[in-house]
Amino acid sequence: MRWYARNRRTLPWREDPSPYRVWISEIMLQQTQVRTVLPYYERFMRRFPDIRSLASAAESEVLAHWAGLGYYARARNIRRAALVIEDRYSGDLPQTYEELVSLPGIGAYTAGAILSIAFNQPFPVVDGNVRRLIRRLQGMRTPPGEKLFWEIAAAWIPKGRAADFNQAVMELGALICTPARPRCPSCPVQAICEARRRCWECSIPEPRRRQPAEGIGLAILLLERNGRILLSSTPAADFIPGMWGLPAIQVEDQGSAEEAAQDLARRITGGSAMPADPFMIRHAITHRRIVAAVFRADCTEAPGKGTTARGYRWFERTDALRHITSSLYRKALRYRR
DNA sequence: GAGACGTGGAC
DNA sequence: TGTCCAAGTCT
Repeated sequence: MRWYARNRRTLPWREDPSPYRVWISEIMLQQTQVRTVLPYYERFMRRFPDIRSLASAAESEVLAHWAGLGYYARARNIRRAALVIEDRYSGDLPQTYEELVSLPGIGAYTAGAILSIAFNQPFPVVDGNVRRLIRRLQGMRTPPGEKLFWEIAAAWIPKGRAADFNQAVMELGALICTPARPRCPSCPVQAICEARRRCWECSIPEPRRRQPAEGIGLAILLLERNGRILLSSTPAADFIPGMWGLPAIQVEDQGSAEEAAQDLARRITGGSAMPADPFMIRHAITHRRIVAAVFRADCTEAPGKGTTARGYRWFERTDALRHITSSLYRKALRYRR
């Protein structure tokens, strides 16, 4: 709570936490980051400053003020809820859990948020931040059932401090106990954090295990003629970006890079250059480890007229560098000579 | 408890 | 560049 008092962000719904303003902010904040919500919230509040203005507005106009925020059922629901509030609760947000969750768009989280933040009632909130914080503080490597989260969050609430406490926990999750690279050295509760103690802060939640990379063999040609470099516009594989690249071909699993390179060179130049003596480079492109053999050859005697195959062009080195967008080929060029 | 629902930011 | 994730709810 002391940390929160010093580090809380100044937010419009915090400066004036009326039930209506808290309600709208909580709906907008569902699965949406604070920074994204801010401009929408200000604009929405200017147009719909209270429940009555919202209830009497056309759905299309409410949606227009939501355009770009996503999850548009939220906008339709708050308007429907406003209508219910107008004729069932005489225009005031109800103050019991049962009544709140019965309103469209309000679930367990939002009901708890309204009751605690706007009315300071001791109801827990469990969002992504709270789940992460509970799991880390308690050292839970495997996620517990949803029920346990709610029980712990409820047990944590200090008497009479629900409003600030719930926001403090979420603020801590948003600013310090972040999903990736938590800022443990700045954390006010690091001393009582089980994950911190056991160095599990990076394994809770379980790091995304990436699918094993596929190994790929490539033969690349580095053909030069009078200081120019031969580039190809036919990609060697669909995962290599860019329009232009070095001439290259994929080497089959048991195939020989040497043969592949010479086949390719024959097709391009009609046999005037025989590349040999490759050097190897390694490169990674999403889920693929590429091992490439780069074959050099000088085409000092110009290949016969028209023998350079279609889709290939000679470029000055600086032009070539400008046209090549894949760092795989840039890597190959760096080792020239 | 899955799966749909949107969009933008971070890595 | 591909994924994950964000102050969740509803079916």
